[in-house]
Amino acid sequence: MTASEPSRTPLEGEGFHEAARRDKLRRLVERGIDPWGGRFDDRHWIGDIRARCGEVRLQLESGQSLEVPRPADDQPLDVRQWKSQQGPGELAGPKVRAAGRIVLLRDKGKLKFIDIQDRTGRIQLFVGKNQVGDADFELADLFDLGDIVGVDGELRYTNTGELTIFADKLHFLCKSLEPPPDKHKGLLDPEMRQRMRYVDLTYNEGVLERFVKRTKIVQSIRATLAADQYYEIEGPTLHGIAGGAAARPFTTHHNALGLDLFLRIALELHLKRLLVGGMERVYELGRVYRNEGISPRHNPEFTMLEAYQAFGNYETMMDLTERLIVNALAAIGDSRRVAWGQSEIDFTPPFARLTYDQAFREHTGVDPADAERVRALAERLGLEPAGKHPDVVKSEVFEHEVEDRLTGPVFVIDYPASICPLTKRKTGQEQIAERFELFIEGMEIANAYTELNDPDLQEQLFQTQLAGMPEEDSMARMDHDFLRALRHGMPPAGGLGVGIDRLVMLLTGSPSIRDVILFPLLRPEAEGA
RNA sequence: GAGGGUGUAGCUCAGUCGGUAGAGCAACGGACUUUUAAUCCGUGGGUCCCGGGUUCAAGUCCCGGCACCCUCACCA
Repeated sequence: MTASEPSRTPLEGEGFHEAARRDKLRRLVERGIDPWGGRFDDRHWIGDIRARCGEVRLQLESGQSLEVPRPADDQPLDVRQWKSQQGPGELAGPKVRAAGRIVLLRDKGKLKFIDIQDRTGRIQLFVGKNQVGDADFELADLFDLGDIVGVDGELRYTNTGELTIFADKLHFLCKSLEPPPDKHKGLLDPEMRQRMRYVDLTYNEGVLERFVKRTKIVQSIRATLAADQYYEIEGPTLHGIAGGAAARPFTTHHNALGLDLFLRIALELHLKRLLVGGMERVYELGRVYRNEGISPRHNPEFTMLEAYQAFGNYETMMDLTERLIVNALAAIGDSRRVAWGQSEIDFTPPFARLTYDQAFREHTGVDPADAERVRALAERLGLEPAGKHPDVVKSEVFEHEVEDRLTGPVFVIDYPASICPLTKRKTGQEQIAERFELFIEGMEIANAYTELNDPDLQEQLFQTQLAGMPEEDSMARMDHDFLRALRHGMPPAGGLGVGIDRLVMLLTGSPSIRDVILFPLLRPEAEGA
């Protein structure tokens, strides 16, 4: 808690829901119980309990079950022998210990049914006054939805066939002072789901599962790169010159050095310095910051993978891209097909490959080599091509007319060289750059080059780029140290960038980038909210 | 930045033609030892996003603002 955090006294500023919970908090303390709990060892995870009873059916909404993790302090739980001879409510089951948040509570006289939830699933507790004794039953009277409790008990089935922990002993682990959302609909307001992601994760079905998939995807990417002998590095996020991409940076300032700085917009230029330094295969998987608009596909900070491989080229990186995606998919399930809106994405490799000019012709019906007809098309689309380089006009038409229609997955390869300032030209075809972009469902997922390592050509291309830049982007400057690095000699290399958030969107069937970013940027909450 | 939509109880949502602010869940009190969105009886709970205006009267109509969602632009 920081000093700016809103503070509330128990007597004012709270609703009646919180007042009722604070009253129970007081009564817990009176009973000598710490309402904030403490260490609770040797518990079983609920999903593990269910798995060993053949009941991993809580993660059923996606048709897939999550891998059930086991705690390090796992206790053996042998249900085979027990289950074969038990009828409903008869023989005593194995002893289990579980902990979780209370998500449903049913009072029935001297009986309570309590559903608790941990990160692996939900299970019902049976709390009978005669079974747990008066003290624990009175303790259970002070339970609210949202509290976190632990239980020791016997695992058995109820008369209605529900796998249930029949409590012997209850443990209070944490009081919740805020009322939870609707117990079945959850929290639906998209704004509040983003502001209170903790509530979204706890009470909305599929949210935790989606973010767990994100961590598995990221783990898988690291594993794939490690298997290819890549080194993971951490470059600087504070840049004196925000280079490596065409985007407006955030500005900041270092007080002691009296230095204006930018948050990085790309990882590229420092990774290439490391190729010069002999690291040969390097990547960074990290956050970049772009001071641009917000949309269902854009967040001002997002996660990017950039990987560089000495002695490779863009085809090396195309193969790598395919493996990264196929392995990530395997890490979250065994299907090559993912539902996307009304349709389905088929990730079965190899992905289609199409040259830039082929894609252009196919989706516009215009010959990309016919600059006049391309310009006429741009006019019809309202793109104002007057005074622009023919390749820039072609590129704008491509973005406007072609990208949306590339459902893919499809690698678009061989771009016009003049729009690729960091890319090596094709031998003998100086107007073509060895670049590909991977498009899926109209989104650009990956962008890769055979990296330009000619320092003189690089300097010349930077200069051309800077000359064409509008005033507002004039903070972009020549990165002389990067050029000096190139002059020391960067091995020929392939380089790849992957938008991790967008990849996670596609692999999890999430239509908005805010569904796969835990805390997307929002305006501050209104005063008094 | 432009256009469209939404904003009512803790949550999910109704609210007619401008005429006393509603429901379900949650909360509070009570009954119930195998419930499953438990059920039953009872009670409390509102800055109708904010600020103006019109009107005898505004959740409702008008103007301005704020936040979020969607589309577009910048961008990946």
